[in-house]
Amino acid sequence: MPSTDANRYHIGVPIPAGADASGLPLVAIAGPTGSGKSGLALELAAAFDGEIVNCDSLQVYRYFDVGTAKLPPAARRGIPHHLIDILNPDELFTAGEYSRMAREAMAGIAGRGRLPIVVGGTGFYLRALLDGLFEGPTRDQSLRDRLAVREQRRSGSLHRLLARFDAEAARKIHAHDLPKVTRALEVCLVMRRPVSELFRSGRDALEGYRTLKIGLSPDREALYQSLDARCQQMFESGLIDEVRRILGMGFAESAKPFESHGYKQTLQLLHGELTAKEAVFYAQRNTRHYAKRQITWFRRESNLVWLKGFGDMPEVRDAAFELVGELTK
RNA sequence: GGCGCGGUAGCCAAGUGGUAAGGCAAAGGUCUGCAAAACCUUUAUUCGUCGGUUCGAUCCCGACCCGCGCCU
Repeated sequence: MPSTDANRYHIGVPIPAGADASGLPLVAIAGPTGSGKSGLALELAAAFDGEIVNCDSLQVYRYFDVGTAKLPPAARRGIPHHLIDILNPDELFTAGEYSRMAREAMAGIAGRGRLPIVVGGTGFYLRALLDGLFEGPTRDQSLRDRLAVREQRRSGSLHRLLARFDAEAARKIHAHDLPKVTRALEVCLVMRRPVSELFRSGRDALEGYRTLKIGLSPDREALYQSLDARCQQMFESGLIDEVRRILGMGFAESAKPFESHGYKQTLQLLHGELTAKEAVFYAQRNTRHYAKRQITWFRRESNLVWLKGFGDMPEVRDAAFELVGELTK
């Protein structure tokens, strides 16, 4: 990487040196929900001949539109959006599958000589895509079912079991964090080797691209206020009807996307477990919690250029254009 | 005016003559195949105010202030 790049500053942040100067340009836009990622991505795509690859774990689902703040097709300005509406609500999806599909989509875009722009708030998916995952087994539902029964009989037994197979993993994963304990155990059992050992053999990182990672960082107070307003707006303009419609299509309330903020509360509202006011209140609160967790996640993201403000602010837009301009020149 | 009840963190709230549970919110953090998930950490030198009793009071006593209710 030319050393000159490392010395340029944008809103006080140095441009990170890319990993592969000879690779194809790739842009990733991260940031908390409601920070203006989609809008900025659209502008960048329009200006730099790009196509968008969704990196949001819920926008992959069909019919979940208003509650996921999905950009309506009419607003996409003819720019191709990939990995949106690719699953039915009752289908399971994982970071591994996301990574494979996103890489495929990006290869297609680059093959057309266009710029792939990955956009979304699911940090785990972004990491799986860019840094890769370890070479582990996929989900084994029947094994997981058996483990769940065991845990139910004796609370804490899974973590103790993990300690026997992989003391290091057991130390790192809190005993109460059942999903992670389960996965670690699943890996140990299926591979007959400790997860920690498998982790050490590395991840299948993305290659062949020089990646520019942009993170949007609006003022916290302003973000929370705008999220509260957006959430309220969702309830007033179609969220409830959307949920009724999805249910009417025959999808069960146990479908994964119904667990997410907004949808969960709408279901409770429909059941009379919450008043309209409470539903909005809890949806807003969970959305704020989510935004906070996203901020925590992306703070750790390596080589990410933070732009202070919302994606629709002129300064942010200009800075992003300059960064992408340099990347693609 | 009298009587009763109550005043504990941003909010809800437990509590005991021996040095302030818990929940929510907030902040910080973790994350290698369900991640809008799951999980972890931190947060009252202080209990309306002022006195008194006591080795020691948030807890007992008195006065006052505030809120609610009832009575006149």
